[in-house]
Amino acid sequence: MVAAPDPRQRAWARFVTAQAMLLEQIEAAFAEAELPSLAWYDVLWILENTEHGWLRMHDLARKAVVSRSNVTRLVDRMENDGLVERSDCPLDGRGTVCELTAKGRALRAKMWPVYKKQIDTLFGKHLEPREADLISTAFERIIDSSNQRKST
Amino acid sequence: MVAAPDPRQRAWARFVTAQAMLLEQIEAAFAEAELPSLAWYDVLWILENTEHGWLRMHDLARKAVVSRSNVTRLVDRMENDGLVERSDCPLDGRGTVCELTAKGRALRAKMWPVYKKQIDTLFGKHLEPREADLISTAFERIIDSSNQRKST
DNA sequence: ACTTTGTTGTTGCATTTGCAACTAAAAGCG
DNA sequence: CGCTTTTAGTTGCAAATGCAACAACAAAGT
Repeated sequence: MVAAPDPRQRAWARFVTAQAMLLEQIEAAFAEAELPSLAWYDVLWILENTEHGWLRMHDLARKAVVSRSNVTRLVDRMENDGLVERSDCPLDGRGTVCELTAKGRALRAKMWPVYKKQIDTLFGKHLEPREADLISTAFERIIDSSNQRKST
Repeated sequence: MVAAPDPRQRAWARFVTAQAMLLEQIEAAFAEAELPSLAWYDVLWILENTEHGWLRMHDLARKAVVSRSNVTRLVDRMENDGLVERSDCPLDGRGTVCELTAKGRALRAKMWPVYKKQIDTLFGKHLEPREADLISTAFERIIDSSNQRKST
């Protein structure tokens, strides 16, 4: 990698590279522990942190930042494993709601220590709390702006 | 998204979400301009910023942070489009070197303004130079540590 | 009411991607 | 030298992913 002249472009380049490298290692750690992929974890975590414990497919797709078709197959596989359950949305005849099962909850709890260990050693370890806060707020601005772009 | 208690874990969560959202929009911008994907850009950029203008497949894979098999097919497709050229490595009978062609160089130049515009509006715009520098150095530490892990 | 427009979720299809197995060649070692 | 082990690149196969098209329903406009 050659250093880009502009500090923001350099930050971008490292942002992308770092994430690719870390995700690779995190996936490897999950596989090593014979656990599902990060995509599954994300879905489980999103559902668990939802007010009513369920979410419509479309909202799940947006929160997980994947395409609708992808979330359909993702939920297909997870439902097949008994981690989530689909049911018709009572308020909207088109809708389908996806709900976490006890088994799904248990799997997420089992995956978290593995995930946490990777986050800590690969990422958190190299950041002062002050830096972590700065990164948090900066990326929050970026995410918010991106979300606004969508509603436009 | 629920705010994680630990600042580093929150930073991680936003790091992942932000990148997924931005990559999605960048890919959309390339597609809109009828240009290849970011993966191709990365390969072109890496080759262009190499001392001799070429790289061995294995090193290309490491720099682009993709699997060896993936880089094989990636280069297959790009070679098919005349953007790169393969040749045997003179120093190592197993090796293959991948070299950028003039056409590949031209394509990268054509893709850059599209990419730059997205980086600026989606990412750089929301960062002070000071913050960009902090992110650069922080992620550099993370990348270096990850690379060391590999050589161990 | 009814026609038009938009939204939701799923599917067919093509593309991308990784893992494991393989071949060929280098490197290490007695 | 021979023999084993490691490394480089490719391939078969399976899994994941996105786009475009579709059906079902909702919402909006007249």
